[in-house]
Amino acid sequence: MTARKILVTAALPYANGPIHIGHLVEYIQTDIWVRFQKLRGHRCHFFCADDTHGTAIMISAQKAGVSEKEFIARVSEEHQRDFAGFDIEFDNYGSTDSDENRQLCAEIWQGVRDAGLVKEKDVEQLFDPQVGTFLADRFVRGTCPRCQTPDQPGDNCSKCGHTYSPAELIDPVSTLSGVKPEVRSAKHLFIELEQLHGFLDEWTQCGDHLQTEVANYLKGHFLHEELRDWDISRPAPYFGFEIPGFPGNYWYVWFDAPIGYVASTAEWCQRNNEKLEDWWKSDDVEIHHFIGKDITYFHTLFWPGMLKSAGFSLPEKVHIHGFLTVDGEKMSKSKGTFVRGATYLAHLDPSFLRYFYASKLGSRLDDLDMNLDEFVNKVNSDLVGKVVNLASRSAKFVQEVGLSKAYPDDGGLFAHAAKVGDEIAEAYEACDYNRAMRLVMELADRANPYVESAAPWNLRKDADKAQQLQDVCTVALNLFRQLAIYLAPVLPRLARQTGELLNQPIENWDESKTPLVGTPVGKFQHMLQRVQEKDVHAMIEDSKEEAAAQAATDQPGGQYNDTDEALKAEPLTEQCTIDDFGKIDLRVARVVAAESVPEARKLLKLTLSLGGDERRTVFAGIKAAYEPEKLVGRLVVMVANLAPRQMKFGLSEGMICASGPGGKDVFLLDVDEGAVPGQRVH
RNA sequence: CGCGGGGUGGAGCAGCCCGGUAGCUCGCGAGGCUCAUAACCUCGAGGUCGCAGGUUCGAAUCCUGUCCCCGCAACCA
Repeated sequence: MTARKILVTAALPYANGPIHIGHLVEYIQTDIWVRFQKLRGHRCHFFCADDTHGTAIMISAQKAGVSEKEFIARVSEEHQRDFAGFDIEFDNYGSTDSDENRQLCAEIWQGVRDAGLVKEKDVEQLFDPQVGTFLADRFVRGTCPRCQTPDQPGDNCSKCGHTYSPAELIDPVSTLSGVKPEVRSAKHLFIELEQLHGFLDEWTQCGDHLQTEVANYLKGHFLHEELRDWDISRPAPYFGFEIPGFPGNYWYVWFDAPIGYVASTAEWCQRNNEKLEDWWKSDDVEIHHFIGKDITYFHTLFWPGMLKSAGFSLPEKVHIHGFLTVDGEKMSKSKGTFVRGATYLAHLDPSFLRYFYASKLGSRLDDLDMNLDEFVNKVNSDLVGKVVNLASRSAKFVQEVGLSKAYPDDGGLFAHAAKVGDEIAEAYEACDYNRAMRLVMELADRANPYVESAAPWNLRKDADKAQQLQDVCTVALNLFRQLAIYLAPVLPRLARQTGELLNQPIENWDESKTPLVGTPVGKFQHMLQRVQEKDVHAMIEDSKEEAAAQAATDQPGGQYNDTDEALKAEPLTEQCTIDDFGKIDLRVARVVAAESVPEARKLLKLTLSLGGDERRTVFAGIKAAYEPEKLVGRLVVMVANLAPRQMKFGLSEGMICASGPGGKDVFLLDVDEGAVPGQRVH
């Protein structure tokens, strides 16, 4: 096999917050691919960097009370620590705020200008006079100009779907300061992407550069009509690079971000005496980008356009993946499923997440669901129960004698697994990791019965069968080693431990084709600890606390941007007297039982205790918002003197207090600690 | 009619492109083993492949319609 030259990138994480398990889908996916290619003997390098520019970072730095430079330096350190913790190994990790990047931006910019793609236009944009900055779309909210729905984002209406520019919003409000932004006009620079339409048609639709669904998406969304000009300049103040020859204006963050891939490569080249042209302007290099589906547009239209115009190599393939959901839903801070990398590492082994993702990832952009029960289950039974178990049930029998001098007859197991290795390699190459993992586990499922029937634990009882015992363990350990090699891209630690156990480091994929014989065997020690369910729970709880703490520190700025939506939906009622209020007997009550009413769409049947023997049955319309089990034990506020009402499913003897429009958005009233059931609410 | 993906035994998925009476992992039940991190092995139960039509000798697989779920909708992987 001739060694390929492969350059791989993962999307640059924005230096505005910590790495979480959603990000890690991408970095783990990419790292596995890179490790696989390296193991296959190719010249493969993995480059990444922090994406450091833009308004959001300016704002965050201001909030943190430090300079942008200092802010991004801190975040970068944190990011790199997290990545290292998950065994994600970059050949270089840079920053888009580097000199290399500035130079490369200028070079590519020149290329784009020379190609005649740049033009100047006036743009009306909203400006926040209090904060002193122009506002990106997502920092503006207001009333939809078409359907009049209040509190809509700056780019399109979530109610009627109408798209507009922020300046068209009725009563716009800056989400940064809460003030009404001004409309200001400024000159912006645009890239006329339409000039590259023919090229992009060709590039996206032919040659397997993209997954088919992505190619279709681009065709249906953008390429079927004239491509819009791309606004790539931002007026000061902006944290980024000032555009040469256009003082007071900066490249939009999405112009300089992907160039960060090249800049990061440049840093590596300098350290390793390589030429940048050999990696970015050479036909014999394959460039592979791994990204999430949200940034498809930038990487499949703008980026190839920029590269093409400036004479750089085009990507061989852009691999696009879906998002992470946890237990079937979007990651949620309040549910504790928005787990930061660092929080994960405080509780769980990174190998587990790497394996779990690998076992779920395919080559398409489906979302990946992390069901927490499945996570525990799968990792324990596959990795500990099947794979590592092979070593742990055989290694100690041959600690003194090592592996046999010649590889014994194993009924074709090793040869079969060696052959399947080709299929596994194909699956890795195609990013079909779940298939690769399935194949590996099938092999493990063949190996364990072998050990079972050979019963080394019986052989060792008979001194005459010493050779047979050694042979059986030689087979078991070789089958184990094959698996460790196949899993090495996913589980580098396991590969290293296997190398140590058998005194032969794992360095190349093809080592799976030849059995290891005659080497000493080290003392076996556990390679992986099982996942405990309680650790997963602790991680989720920690995440909830972090989210709550974060929310608390976000508040003190005095920037509460509560909307008046709720108030408009349900206007204030007429005044009442204290006597009127006194008629309503609100009490603290404890939920002592809760069950779903199967025939009812919205109802939960709750049994509330007012202390002592006082019990009330209440039917509450909160089925969509609360799980009955989770309500048991908590304190709620109830209307205790409401006339009982006969309902279809039984007698309801009160009401519990909650706010919200209904459906999933129902929020029960809580009482502070110290309250006890039966107390009246005044 | 915005776009895309999906609905297959309790859970997660493969199979669908290239039609021929359904497969994997986990879970569950029974038994076995005791070397191994309550790990391992054997056997078994469990599915009208969302629904309705159509094409065909024959459809999970092709076509049409329909219901439901999820994601995305240019600066959050």
